[in-house]
Amino acid sequence: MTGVTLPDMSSFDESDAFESASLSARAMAARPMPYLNELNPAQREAVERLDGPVLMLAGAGTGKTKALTARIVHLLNTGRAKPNEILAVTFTNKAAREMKNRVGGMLGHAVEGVPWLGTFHAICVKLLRRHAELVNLKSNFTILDMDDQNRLLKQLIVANGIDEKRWPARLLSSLIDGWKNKALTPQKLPAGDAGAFNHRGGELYDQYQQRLRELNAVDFGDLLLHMVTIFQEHPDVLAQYQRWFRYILVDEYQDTNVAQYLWLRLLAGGHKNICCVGDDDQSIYGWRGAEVGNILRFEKDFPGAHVVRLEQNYRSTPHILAAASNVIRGNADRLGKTLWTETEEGEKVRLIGHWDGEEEARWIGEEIEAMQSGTRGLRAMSLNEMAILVRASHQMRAFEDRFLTIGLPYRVIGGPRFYERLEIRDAMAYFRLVVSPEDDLAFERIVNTPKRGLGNVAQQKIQTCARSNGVSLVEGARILLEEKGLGGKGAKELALLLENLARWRGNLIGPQTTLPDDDAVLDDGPDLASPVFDELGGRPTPNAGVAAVGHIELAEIILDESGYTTMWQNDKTPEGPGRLDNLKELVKALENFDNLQGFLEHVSLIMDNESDDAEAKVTIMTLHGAKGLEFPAVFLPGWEDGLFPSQRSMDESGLKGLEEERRLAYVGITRAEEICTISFAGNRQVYGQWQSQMPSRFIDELPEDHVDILTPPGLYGGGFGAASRPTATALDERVANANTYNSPGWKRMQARAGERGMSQPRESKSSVIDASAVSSFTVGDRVFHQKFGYGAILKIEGDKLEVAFEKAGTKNVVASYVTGSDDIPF
DNA sequence: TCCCCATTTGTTTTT
DNA sequence: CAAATGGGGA
Repeated sequence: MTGVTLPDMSSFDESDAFESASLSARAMAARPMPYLNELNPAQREAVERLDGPVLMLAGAGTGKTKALTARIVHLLNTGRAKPNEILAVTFTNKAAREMKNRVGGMLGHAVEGVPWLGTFHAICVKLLRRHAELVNLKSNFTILDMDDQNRLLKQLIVANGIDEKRWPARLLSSLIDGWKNKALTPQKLPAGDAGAFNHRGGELYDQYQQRLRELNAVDFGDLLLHMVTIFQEHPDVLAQYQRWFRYILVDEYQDTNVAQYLWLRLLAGGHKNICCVGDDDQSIYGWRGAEVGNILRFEKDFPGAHVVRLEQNYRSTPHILAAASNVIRGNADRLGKTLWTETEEGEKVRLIGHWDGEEEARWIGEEIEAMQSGTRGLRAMSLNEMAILVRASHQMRAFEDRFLTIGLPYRVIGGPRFYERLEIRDAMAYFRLVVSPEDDLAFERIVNTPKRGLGNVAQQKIQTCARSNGVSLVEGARILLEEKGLGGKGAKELALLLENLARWRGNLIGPQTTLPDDDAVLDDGPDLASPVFDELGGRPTPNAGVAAVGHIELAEIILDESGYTTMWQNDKTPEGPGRLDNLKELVKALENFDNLQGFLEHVSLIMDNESDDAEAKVTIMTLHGAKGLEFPAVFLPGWEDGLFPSQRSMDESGLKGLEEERRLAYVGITRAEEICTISFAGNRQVYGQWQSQMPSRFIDELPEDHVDILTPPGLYGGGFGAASRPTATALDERVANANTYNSPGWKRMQARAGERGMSQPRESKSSVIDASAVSSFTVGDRVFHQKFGYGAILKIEGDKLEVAFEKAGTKNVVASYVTGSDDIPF
């Protein structure tokens, strides 16, 4: 069925399949190794100690990526491993991409690349496709995103007669994610956990896993969970991979969760050639199940582990480094590192307070423009060299608004993602359904989009029919039509849809839902490493010539014939045109793939949207998103208690949460190379309400000697008091108490906030009548309503009024929507 | 069945 | 203040 035959895994071990690679590896052994000379002693040690367990403790900016990359190159150059015998795990796809490029660059010649370099998830997909049957899945399983996951859970909750209001699907979904992060299958779930979610958690989890199996689908957590299960229950399979992956490298080890940890430990169990790189101070994914403990106990897990510390920082100025170090020392339980640098003094960290968030955005905008033109007295910087790092994505809007009005080019990373947009998800659902007709979730999503007269009732019928026949919804719909269980417009439209789906499917190229018998889809031929396909899944399709239409045309046809494009063309909301543009972009993105299947897989895993356009732009992103990146100039706005550190984090995880927030602060500061500007605002709009804000307790932890307090005219607030600076010991004490509310800076700010009357409720349209006014209504009052006009109150029930309108008749309205007619202006 | 608008809800962070 | 949801009217 497939044209290309590649060696499968079993032949791999002993085989000649990669003879050519092996030859070139040997040939490489003789090559000079100039990259070694560019490393400092610690880095060099981490690179050259190839065998046995190695833990590289690499502080921020100490060149860990360089070391990691050099290590891969060294493994290849010394002939120690062939490219495909190296397993390298990164945290993000972006990091994987970068490392691939750097390996190529360092080798100085074209290589086929390191095929097993990717995120845990990407690698697990490849593995799981091979062994899907061991966990009762088919190799062409679909990967659900969170939206699908939630909808599925919602269905289950409702089916179990649980009130979805009180027990929302989102909660269950996060519980299940948590369990999966800990590698807990429903069977292994401790009784305490199973009792969560109104005593039904374990049960629902079990049902959910079962349902996923029926749908031949997995969610994100399953990718790892299933592989761990497979490794645990099939020693032969595990042994095969232990032999295959002779060297293992792991980046961002501090962010691995239990499942990932188990996965690694199993794989490295044989040879123990594992090198983990991480920085406990940069562990910021605890909320996602990451266990800092993994890095802390590495030496116990791998006795005789060699620990290398990278402490020379090449990124930031001493001031920036000092600020970061002083903040992070407030955390207990650190492995402890002493970062040092030889770079020049540079600017102190700058701290500034503002009246409100708007002013903060305005000031930063001006500052960016000044820095861009060099009027700051510093070198002129490109916008590409500047970034604004926020705690939560909703903070981005203020900057977008401001930059839009002043025409400052910016790029948002990690905002609302392309593939999460409604129209893209709809389009993708069509594609999914064409690729796998059994994808019930996709079917549900698009049966009635665009409107086909198939509402709740009709859909219910399809569901019932499918269920009673034990088939997919598409098939169920077909049977339903056959049995004439549906009439009218809906029936006709449904028939047309099914017909279309079948026809589109006929035009599909590439491997379809039938299983590839020789694993050609999964294996890694050289092309997997080509730039176009470097993520995964986008493998050139064998026998591509068979089909009449290319997949790009097919996609266009699908969107066209389904009426989906038309639907948006007829849409009169302002978003319409933008949505059509997005659809065009989606089709364009297909160009990088050879078939729809590959594309769908890509999308399900690659959630970072790269937009590397030529124009220089300021980057706006979250602190989490900034990990691993660096910028000459960094702005850190919103350092206010409750926002950063986030109230929720502290409420939910207490001191642990606060410490994670502090690490986030550390990550933020250490992103800066030359200039780091921290700011806070005294007032901020939260949920549309004005709230007065306290400066972040982290501000009190900044070392005064390394901080410049900027005081532009009209500035409100201003950080710590100059005279009453806490000494280092006082600081230690405060930190130990984990309570900075007593610091001088704190009190000072509080006093200022009060005296300036910082919280000033603002009038808003919807509060023309507030709660007190509501009670002032009396039956018989004449009132005015925006839509219905004038009327008289017939009845009052709490805040609900029954009003007889003169033109619109009698309506029930909420009191806040009407005005007493006396209050009406003009 | 669909559309509109009133009402509720939510904001960390993401592979 | 949004976006998402849900109820009522056409």
